[in-house]
Amino acid sequence: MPSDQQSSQPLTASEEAFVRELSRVMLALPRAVDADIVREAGLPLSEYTPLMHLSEAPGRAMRMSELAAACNITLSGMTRVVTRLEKQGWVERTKCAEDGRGWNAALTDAGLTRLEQAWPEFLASVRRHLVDHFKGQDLNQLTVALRHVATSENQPG
Amino acid sequence: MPSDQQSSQPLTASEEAFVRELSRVMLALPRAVDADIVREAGLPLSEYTPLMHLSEAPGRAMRMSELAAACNITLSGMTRVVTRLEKQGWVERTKCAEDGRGWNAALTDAGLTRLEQAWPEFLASVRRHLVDHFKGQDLNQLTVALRHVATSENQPG
DNA sequence: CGCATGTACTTGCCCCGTCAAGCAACTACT
DNA sequence: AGTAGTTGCTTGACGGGGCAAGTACATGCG
Repeated sequence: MPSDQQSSQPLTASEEAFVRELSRVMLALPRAVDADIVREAGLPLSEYTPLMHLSEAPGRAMRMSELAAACNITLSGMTRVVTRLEKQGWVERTKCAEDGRGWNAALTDAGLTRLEQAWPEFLASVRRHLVDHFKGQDLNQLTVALRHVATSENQPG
Repeated sequence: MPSDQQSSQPLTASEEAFVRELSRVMLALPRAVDADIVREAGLPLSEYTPLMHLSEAPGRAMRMSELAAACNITLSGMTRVVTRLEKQGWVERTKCAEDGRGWNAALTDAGLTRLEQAWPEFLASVRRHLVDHFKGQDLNQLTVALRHVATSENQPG
């Protein structure tokens, strides 16, 4: 690989267009989906996402740090989200048995109900805004590429 | 198309994986690129982007609302960004000749220089984090899909 | 055992961007 | 021309999330 030489070449027209369109989507899509589920289900994406992950976890509970990682926000951000969720009664904090420093965020029955109410609108919104536009495409191939993107970002360059 | 029936079907496994991986990328990628150019060039993405658009505009100037639209943020958000840029001397506000209510944000020479300093790192970062992972893919097809996503988001549903 | 180092979470401070409201200037209608 | 309504931008209040520092517990090493 002719390393550095190559990274200072401008992007091709196709690459450029791709980058710009993706930038646009990265800003607009979350806002659109968030607006939909806030309007239709009264639950912002920032709260929907952790509820979803919790509902899939064994025992409907996860350590704070796991949950933060799953939702791709920092632990400190997750502290605040869980505080909000706890106030509304969707989640409870329980001390972690194996590690005195750790806490589990556990989904309550009320939280699960709330999630189930919001789920159809979330699904519809994601279909409408995103999935439907990728009909003829090889999603698996795309997903692999995205996975590489997501993992490469951990080591800054 | 069997419309509504379909939108309440759960996603297929491929769709689900795609949505989740994209969500991850949408959060992580901007942070990664931002961190890179802040570290290497001292310019956050939120300021790089408007400078870039201005540099490409005729006369290196754009109306506030155009610039906001180009950067996919609200006009009020752009007011604040431009205020920051102005303080640093990269941009000047000039009254719009044709419309007394309007203002142009104009890139200064210093701003252009600043942008040119940051550009290589931006380019390298975008290549490293994003473009390089899409080597064998049909970017044009992808870009078209993304464009549909971006435009569909304007009409909420 | 006792101290140094490391890890899990929380909190304070701050940046960024949104929304709603306000102001100025343009447009249309009479 | 005068007034009503609209548009372009700014401002105030606010929420979300990041980073760095603080706290509480855990672990390793003398």
